[in-house]
Amino acid sequence: MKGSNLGEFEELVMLAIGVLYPDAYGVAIKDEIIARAGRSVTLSAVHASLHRLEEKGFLQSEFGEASQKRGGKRKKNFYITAFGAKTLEEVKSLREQMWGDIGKVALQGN
Amino acid sequence: MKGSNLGEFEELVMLAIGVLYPDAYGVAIKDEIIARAGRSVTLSAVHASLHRLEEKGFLQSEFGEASQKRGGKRKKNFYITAFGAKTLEEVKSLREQMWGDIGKVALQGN
DNA sequence: ACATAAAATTCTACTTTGTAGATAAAACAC
DNA sequence: GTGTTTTATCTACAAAGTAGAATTTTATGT
Repeated sequence: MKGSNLGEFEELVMLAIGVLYPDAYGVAIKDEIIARAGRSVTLSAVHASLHRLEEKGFLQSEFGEASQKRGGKRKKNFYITAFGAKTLEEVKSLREQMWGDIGKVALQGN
Repeated sequence: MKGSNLGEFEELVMLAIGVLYPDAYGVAIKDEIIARAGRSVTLSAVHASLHRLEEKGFLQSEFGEASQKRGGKRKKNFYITAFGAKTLEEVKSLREQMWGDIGKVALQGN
């Protein structure tokens, strides 16, 4: 009974899009996540995620103009929808509340 | 090449354990998440997650004492390990940084 | 124009997480 | 013992995460 939830990586992708706005496309998103999270990410992982996020209505996309660079396909730029922003803020708020209710001792495990 | 990452639901479970410390066991965790996130959660979903989190070293567990004049199996109480706490704080910090770099406009999509 | 290289997206296949429902175990009351 | 309550475990499948290969589109050199 789900498909309305935001996976861990999906959330990272959304945040990267927010940071890169309005120039968020596959490669840039991949590089942004690698730089920020310091973890290896493949382009196909990002694209699979982007596709699912768009299907769920969290994102929207449009092809950009042909660039002045060496060659290559047109970039597909992604934007966060109002629904996506709302969802993103909800999970943020939930975590903040929970963190606020966590005592120091709870994190001192061995 | 992974098994060292924290899934979306897994993170929620960890936070709930932090909040409930030192009385975090299956049922209580399930109820805490339902109350906080307002989403339906089954006990088996929580236990599957707990099991995986323990395997990954994020959690530790021990069976509680019996005889609280109650009935039922002994509770299995979960605690966050130092490694788990570190991981939890890392993802928190990463998201905070990204949120800090997101412009207002980026979230005003249609 | 044609061949080649570059930049990007899409496809295919597999692993790990997420989810639900059914089953089993342990403690209590009688 | 039998039955009831509370909890954990098992089985099976769907969704999200991941990697590598293949494909498409655009630009440049000749």
